[in-house]
Parts: sequence; C-alpha cells; structure tokens
Amino acid sequence: MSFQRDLYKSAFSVDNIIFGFDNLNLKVLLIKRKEDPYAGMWALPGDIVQPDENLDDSAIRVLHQLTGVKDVYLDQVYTFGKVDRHPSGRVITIAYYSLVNIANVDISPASFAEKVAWKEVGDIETLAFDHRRIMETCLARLRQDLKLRPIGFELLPEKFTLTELQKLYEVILKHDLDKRNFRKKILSMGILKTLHELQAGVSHRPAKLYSFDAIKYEEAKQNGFIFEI
Amino acid sequence: MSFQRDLYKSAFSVDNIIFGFDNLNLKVLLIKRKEDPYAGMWALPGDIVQPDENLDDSAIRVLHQLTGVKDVYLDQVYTFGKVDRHPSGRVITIAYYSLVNIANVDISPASFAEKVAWKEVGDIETLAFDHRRIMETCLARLRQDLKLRPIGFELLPEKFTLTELQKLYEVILKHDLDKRNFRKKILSMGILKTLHELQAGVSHRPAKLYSFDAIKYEEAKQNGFIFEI
DNA sequence: GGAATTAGAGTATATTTGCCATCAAAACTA
DNA sequence: TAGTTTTGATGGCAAATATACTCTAATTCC
Repeated sequence: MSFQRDLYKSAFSVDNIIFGFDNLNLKVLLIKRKEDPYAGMWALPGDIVQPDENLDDSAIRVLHQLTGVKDVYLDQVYTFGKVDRHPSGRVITIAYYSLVNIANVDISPASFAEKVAWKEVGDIETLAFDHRRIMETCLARLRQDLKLRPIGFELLPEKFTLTELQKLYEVILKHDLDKRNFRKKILSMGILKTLHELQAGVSHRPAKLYSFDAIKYEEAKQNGFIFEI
Repeated sequence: MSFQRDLYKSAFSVDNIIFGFDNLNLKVLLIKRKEDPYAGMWALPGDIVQPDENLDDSAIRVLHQLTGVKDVYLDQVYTFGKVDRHPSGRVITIAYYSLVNIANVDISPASFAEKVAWKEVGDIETLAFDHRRIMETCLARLRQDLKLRPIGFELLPEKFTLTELQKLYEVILKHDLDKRNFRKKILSMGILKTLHELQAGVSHRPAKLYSFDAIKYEEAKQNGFIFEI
C-alpha cells in the first residue's frame, strides 16, 4: 500500500469553540457566515488547516483573528468526520475549545464572517454544519475538565472574588454549590494568591480579591495534589 | 475563501490502540511494519481513512482486520497533526482505543503488516512515527475513563470474578486497592449480575462469577448514579 | 442613622477510606 | 483419607473527608 495511492481530495479544518463568562452566563463566540454553504447562518469559528500549519496553531490563529488574544487556554476535544458532514467535499474538523476572559477580547469579524457575536450557550438553537453537535460535545468536555483541572480562572479577570468563581462553577455545571464548603475547598487547595485588595465600586460589603497561583499549583501537583471540585 | 482553493494534498489516517488484559498485564496489539517508512519497526495498527468512510468505521475496520472482532468498546481519543509527523506528506491521524477480551481474538496480520503481536504496555520502547506518544496519550485516557465509566469489564471475559476485576484495576491504575472496600463498592453499585456459577479448574476455593449488567447500569444512571472507582 | 446587600466564618453529621483477621472451599499430595 | 496449600468471602472500627446548614459583619446608598 503506497502512500500516494491513498491520497485523495480532502481537507481538514479546525473549529474553535471560544467560551467566555460575563458573570451571569456562559457564552460562546459565534460568527455569521458570509458565504455558502450555510451563508447567513451562525456557525462556530473555524478554518481550513494550512498545509504547513500544526493543528494547534491553526486553532490559535482562528482565535487570534477573531479576538486579538493569544496565550489563552486551549484544548483539543474531538474530531468530527462523518462522510457527509460538509456539503462541498470530504472535510473533517478537529474541534478545540478556548477559555478567554471576555473583558479582554475585542471581537472583530475575520474575513470569512459577516458578524461575530457572543451568544449565551443556552440560547443557541441551530448552527451551520454539525456545529450544534460539536458545541454540545465541547460543552460536555468543558464541564468535565472544570471539575478536574484548575481552569475556571481562565474565564475570569486576573483578580476575582470567591463569589464570582463559585457563580462560574454554578452556571457552567448547572447546579448550586454550598458557599461555605466551596470556599473551604478552594482555599484549602492553596493554589490561590490572596491579594490584599478589595473589590471596588460595589454598593455593599466588598469582597477580597484573589488570583490563581500557577506556581503554587505546580508545586502542589508535584506533592500529589489532585484538583477536584 | 472558496473550498476548492483550500484543498491540498493531504490525508488522514486512524490509529487504533487495541488494549487487552491477560490477567497479569495490560497489553497492546502492535504490528511490525512491512514497508517504508519505518519498515521493520513496531507500530500501532492504523490505516488511511477511505474517501467514503466515516472515521469510526475506519477504526472499526482496522480492528476487525487484525482481530476478527467487531462490536467492542471503541472510543476516539485525540488527533495528532504535527506538520512533519509523517515522512511522506501531510497526514494527520485520529487515535482511537479499543478494549477487547484478549481470549476472543485471533490475531492475523493485515496486508500492511509483517507480524502482529500483543506487547506488554510497560515493555514498549520506541515505535514508528509518533506512535509512542500516541500510545501514552491513549493510556492516560484509558486510566481516566476506567475510573469514570464501567469499561473495565470490556477487557475481561463475559464471566469474571471480583478478584480478576480488582487485579485489572490495580494493573492499569498502577496502585493497589483494598480488597474489601473494592468489593463493597462494586457490589453496592448494583450493576453486576451474580451468576450462580463458580470458577472452575482452579486448585483452591473457586470464586463466584459475575457479569456486567448493562441494563441495570442504564437504569441506575437514570436515577442519578455516577460510576466512579 | 437605618435599610439593603453581600461577605465571611464553624459545627455536627454522614460518608468514605484504611486497616485488620478468620473461616471456607476446592485441589493436590503423601 | 487426612493434611497441606491456596485463594475466596466476609464485618467492624477508627480516622479522614465531605456534606449540610445559619448567623453576624462590613459596606454603600438614601
């Protein structure tokens, strides 16, 4: 079996499900497609992987084009490759998800989009291609990862309150958590820096601000610590 | 951006990491490559995905060619796509893992292989391509899944003893489990059928045989049960 | 100064884990 | 056939961990 014989017309794309959190809801960044197929429909941002481009780099590029940000949390989730998933030919797509601080991004439509917008996850109905299913899969993965890795912070500003963090977990996992137990658990992990600063501009007792301490987390991990919510 | 313009010479393959368990060790099915690149080296079984073939079907086909079995546990893990991972061109590969009952398979080299053999996971050093890394990734995923889903049974015969099941967990997770607590936990889940049969042919007190009860598991899941070891 | 709002903290109970020891059933052997 | 060998099956306790639960304190706004 030669390699050449098995080449055929095909391509692979990446789709990047970019999650953001606005202190109330979990959102994803969608684009409105400019061209066929599915012109005018909302879709996940993605692009064909270039011949000399690694898959991860491709996902990073899509993210960067749309949001201006780099160096954010990004993870591969699953590859979708049903024969007929793309009307124009055999295109399989590798789905990634990214977690961004929604306040840091300045969204601008890339060339392939007419519009870009944050949409609340719960409000999304149909999407182009099999993107609805891709989104569901990524959301399920996000929920799993959120419980097993310290990634919730990625969706929050650098400095955050414990209430904000808890709210984020509650919204994404879709169930309430006990306030005291949550604080106890998070603080006992020793992976937060306590900033000696308070929340400002709120009309009630201001909360302490914290930030994630990646170094402490790495140390703890060396000592056998396993993150779990 | 047209679809046509973005087509280029490329292909995608699947690699299927087939795990088996022989009551002592975790094994993977490897092939010895017949042709270049990497002729004569051990590699993971895999193949180019055909133009009209779904990805999962491709992984199933590879499995079937090598082992004669179908209808076994199979899950997609990760897609590897570094630009230079394949010496002959741009080939990305979608890695799957399968869990088979080692006693049920009758291995026979597919056309692309000179030999096929079960190799103990711990003994595997270098493999062709980036297959070593792929194997590590799949192994890590197997360990994760084993704790969160009732899949250990897939590696055992239809009828098994609790000691065999525990041993399987211990070997794969690489740490010992308490015998009494393990039995208590597994039995309390209510997802095993107690066969009123005993192990035969052992020169000591024979153990009771059990089998996994998929129906009971589905019911339990409906009622909020979450499998966890 | 009082109302409104969210922050922050401890205890009692339930669950899980780690650890320990004995008798039972079968095959083998002397 | 009696004794030896091997593994199966089983309960309980102590310690650690996870869960359920409610009030006072601090701040802004009026």
